[in-house]
Amino acid sequence: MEEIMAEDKNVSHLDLVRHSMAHVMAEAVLSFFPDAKIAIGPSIENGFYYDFDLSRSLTIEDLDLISDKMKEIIKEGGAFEKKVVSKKEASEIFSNQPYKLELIEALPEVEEISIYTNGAFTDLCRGPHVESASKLNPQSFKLLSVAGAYWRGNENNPMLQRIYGTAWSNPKELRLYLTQLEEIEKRDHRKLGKELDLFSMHEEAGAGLVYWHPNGARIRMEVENFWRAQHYDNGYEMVYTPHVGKSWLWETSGHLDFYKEGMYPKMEMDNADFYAKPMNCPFHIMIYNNSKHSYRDLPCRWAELGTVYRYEKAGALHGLLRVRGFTQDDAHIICTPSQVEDEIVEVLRFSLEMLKAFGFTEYKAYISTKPEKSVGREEDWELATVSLKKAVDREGLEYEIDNGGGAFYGPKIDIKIKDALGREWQLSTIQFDFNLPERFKMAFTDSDGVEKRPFMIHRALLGSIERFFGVLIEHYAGAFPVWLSPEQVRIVPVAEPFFEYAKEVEQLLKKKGIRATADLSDDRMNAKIRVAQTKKIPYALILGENEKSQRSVSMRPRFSRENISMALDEFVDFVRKKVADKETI
RNA sequence: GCCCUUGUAGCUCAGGCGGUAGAGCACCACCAUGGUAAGGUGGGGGUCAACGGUUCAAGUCCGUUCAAGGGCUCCA
Repeated sequence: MEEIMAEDKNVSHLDLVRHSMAHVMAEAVLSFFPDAKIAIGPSIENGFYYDFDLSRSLTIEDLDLISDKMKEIIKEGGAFEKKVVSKKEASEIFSNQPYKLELIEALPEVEEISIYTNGAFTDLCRGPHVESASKLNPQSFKLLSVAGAYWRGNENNPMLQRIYGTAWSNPKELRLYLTQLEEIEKRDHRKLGKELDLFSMHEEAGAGLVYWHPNGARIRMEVENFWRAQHYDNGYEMVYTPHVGKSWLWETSGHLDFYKEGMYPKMEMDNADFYAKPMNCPFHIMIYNNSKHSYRDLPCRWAELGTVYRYEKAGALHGLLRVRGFTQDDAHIICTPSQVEDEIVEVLRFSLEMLKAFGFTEYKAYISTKPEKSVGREEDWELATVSLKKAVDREGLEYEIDNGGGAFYGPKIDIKIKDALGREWQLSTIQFDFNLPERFKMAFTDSDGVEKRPFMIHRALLGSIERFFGVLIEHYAGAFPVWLSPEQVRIVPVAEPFFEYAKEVEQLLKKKGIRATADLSDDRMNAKIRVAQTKKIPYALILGENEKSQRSVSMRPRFSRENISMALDEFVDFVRKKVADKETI
């Protein structure tokens, strides 16, 4: 407990430092741009920012100058002096600062308004700050970037210039953070995607559309095969549905009313309008509604790796993480009210099992409950929400509740995982839908002979295959576990006389289902080993006279300088076990 | 969609004040090559993102478009 307190205290001290840094930065900027209009400058995770309205655009060089000026200000070590003023006084002080005036206007009449002065700079601010600039360390901050940001985050407001900085208690922490940034850059899936020849995007063929290269496709196939096998094992059936549907479908589902801006525009054919699907649900419902259902048939659990297309704003696209065409690992569970609870418990358990198989072991759940505007019966919401909470409790997951944060059609659980760098990613989502069953008039005949509306649960475990792939690449830094590696074994003959043995080993491994390639190029063996290492291939097999005569291999794992000799058969078993166990290496 | 930055060979990049392109890696050829992270020599490859403009002359200056990056916004 004490430790946690100490940590909290540390964090809040850092907040003071960061917030104070923002003030120092504003003072520095004002010294270069006396006419600058200042907006807001809070502390944020890892640092701080301040928004400015300036006469010209800032450049990277400006950041250096501003940074130097900040160091001067810190060295002067002026105190942060607080003063309480009336609203009227505040308005006078900031009479030529329109953004500040807007903030002051918005303050309630009774509240006392505090202003802080440091050196030549006075800011409207709730505080608190460090006592004086001398408490700041000129060596433990760094200005990182300049970006556009709307005043108050509203796109109808003027665009301001935001300077981002990072600040820490001491230079060592700063260095640690900067090193971490470098590590994140090294793992960037866009960079690794190129280096390992996994996927590409093509501006001339459309932004946000992914091309899976043979190496990436190998990984995807493994993921999908595993996914299908797991679903059959867990009581799901697979379905396949079309990629386009007539407007009737989207009018009935309501998508044309409330999701049109997220859809690709219509295609006209035979006097009808067709749309590429942004979601799979209506199609699965078509299958359900194809026949009458008894309560005895339920639950239906229908899964599909369904490829959908959604319009994302150009500026929102980001590598594999936000694209315009992607494949959801989708499924819909259609069940009776009495089955809801068990289904939710089961789907959550299944979800965690799936994530675990890919090396994710830390999860956090986010439950979103009924918003003000919603459809569906009160008791259905209640049952659904209680089921979600019970399931989370049963799994012992840490969770947060976003009261009123659900979609209008039903409550949901989102699961976020932590990757190898401790970053959170949202993957799984489990959502109730009280809207579509109603719109499509879905029904089942209950034991009392009465037709009733079934519950529908929409869920994706990996989210989208593209996004999941991006997260996997970064999680493993491109060094995939053996079962996922596009190439599992690279065979390196010591010299040409051993090419025959190398080919023989390659054939044998392939027959055993191991993805192996013999490197028969005319490079020297040193170069071949290097290539195997840089491609992050799990194992390199060095084959020479010793190995040939004994039918053995000399195995060199990636990122290792040591080699292990073993019989060829032994190596086959070794790799097959790694694959079967889904071991990292 | 908005603000800023960027776009030169498959990849990573160089090309002071305009005078129609370079390096390393990769690729191809030849030579060399027997033990754990790059052997040597030579060669091919670019309408300098696209389109339009200024100019005797544009990779270089201007405009538009597309794409990428950093953010904002949005996110059934």
